[in-house]
Amino acid sequence: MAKYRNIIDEFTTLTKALADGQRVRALRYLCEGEMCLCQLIEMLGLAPSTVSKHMSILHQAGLVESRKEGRWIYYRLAESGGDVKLAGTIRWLREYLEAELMGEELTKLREIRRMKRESFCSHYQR
Amino acid sequence: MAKYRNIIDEFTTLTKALADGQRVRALRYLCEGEMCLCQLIEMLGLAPSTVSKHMSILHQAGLVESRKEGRWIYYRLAESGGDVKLAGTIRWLREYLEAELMGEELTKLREIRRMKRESFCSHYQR
DNA sequence: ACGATACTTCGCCATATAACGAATTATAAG
DNA sequence: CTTATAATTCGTTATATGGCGAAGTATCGT
Repeated sequence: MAKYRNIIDEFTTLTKALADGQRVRALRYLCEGEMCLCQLIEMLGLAPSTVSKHMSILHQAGLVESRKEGRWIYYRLAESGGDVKLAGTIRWLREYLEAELMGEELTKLREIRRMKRESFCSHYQR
Repeated sequence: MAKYRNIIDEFTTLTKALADGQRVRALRYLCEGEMCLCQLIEMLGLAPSTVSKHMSILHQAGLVESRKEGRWIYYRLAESGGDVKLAGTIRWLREYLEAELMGEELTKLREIRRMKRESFCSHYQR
């Protein structure tokens, strides 16, 4: 996570990142484990460029980490030690959201997460 | 706190309320105890109508409570039991912000908080 | 080398939000 | 009753943000 001049800037970088429903949906999915961008695109039902921007905002805020594997970029909730305050934020986030995933949305998430890249990623252009 | 259709709406009502530097400054001041609106106006250096709107947003999100005493409305961080998730949010908020108040800003806050309404409130119109 | 796939960057547009001042309401003081 | 103070509501304006598609970059498969 970047350095900030003061605690307010640092804090509002986090809260602004969390102040959008689509980004929160993405984070809730990531509570279940890492996902590549095209899986998130499918779950969110938004344009690739939009989801990419959302994930970039979450990444800049330090809330998610990513790894590249071939053509795919996998995102996961940030876990890496170091920052105590960030860790507290992620804990709060998980406690708030984790229990409440259900219905069709959960079914779809499981389905998409089960599919490997070979069988899934290829039909997301709309 | 109001009822929400789903957890995402509930959560983003909180995070949107927290996604503004001036509102976070106000909350940080309230970590030190209750304050009336005109004290917050003085600390924030914004127009009365603007601060009133900010406090109304924080109140709607359930983050602050208020009590009326004569002409004054006193705001405080929400403490009232009941909602476990809200309590967790306030705890997270306090842990994040509480330690970091210092310098001129702290001096000014103490000064304003020490003044009673008789001696203070009367010169905030600008 | 070439085309396809995964993702990012950019520019545009629509909507949301923060700020102010003017007008209004409520309470206290003279 | 009239004036002053504390706070709210409303209308306006400037800026921020979320959405998209088009174009660009990177990597893989053939």
